[in-house]
Amino acid sequence: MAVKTNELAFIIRDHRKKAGLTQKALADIAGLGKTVIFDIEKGKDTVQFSSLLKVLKALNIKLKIESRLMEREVIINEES
Amino acid sequence: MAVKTNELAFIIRDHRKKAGLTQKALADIAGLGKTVIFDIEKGKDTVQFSSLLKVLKALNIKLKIESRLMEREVIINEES
DNA sequence: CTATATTTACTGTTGTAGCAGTAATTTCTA
DNA sequence: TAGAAATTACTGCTACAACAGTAAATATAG
Repeated sequence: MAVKTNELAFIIRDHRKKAGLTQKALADIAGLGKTVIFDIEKGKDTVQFSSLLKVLKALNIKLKIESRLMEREVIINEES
Repeated sequence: MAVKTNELAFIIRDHRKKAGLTQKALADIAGLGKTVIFDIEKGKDTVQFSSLLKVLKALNIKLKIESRLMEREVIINEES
């Protein structure tokens, strides 16, 4: 089951709300079906990584990775 | 196509190498098929988010998100 | 309170991710 | 350099993510 996707789900929903978007509107912007937005906000972690990236991009949320082996954290979904 | 998955792919490969793991070994640890590791390292962004999370966890790589709407960045794949 | 918009939920269909198996190629090492 | 190990590549097959459509439930607004 989800690792901690619930929190990500909540954040995405929160960002969408604050952007004044409906699930359908966000889906359209991200170029996805409404079901995917619904699933993501429900915490489903079996969505495709690319779908998640599209949503994060549409909401201007940065995705970064960090580890002890790297000096600095790296942004995955660089701004377009 | 990929957003900037190439960099993520490289980092994952680098971490795997430094951990002294073969693709198959990492796949086993993550509970995935070898093909997925290969695909991820090839920069394929159509892998499932859950698969990516498993790999990141196996390599101790933290995934975080950040946005202007949040005070602090949030770690998605909290340590088990 | 009522009408409207939004979200949740459920469908069947379609495309494809994930898989093991295998083979070819490349890299490592002795 | 030769042999072994690892990686890349390709194959069907199977399971299920993604989808639109629809309907029900919930929330919002007038």
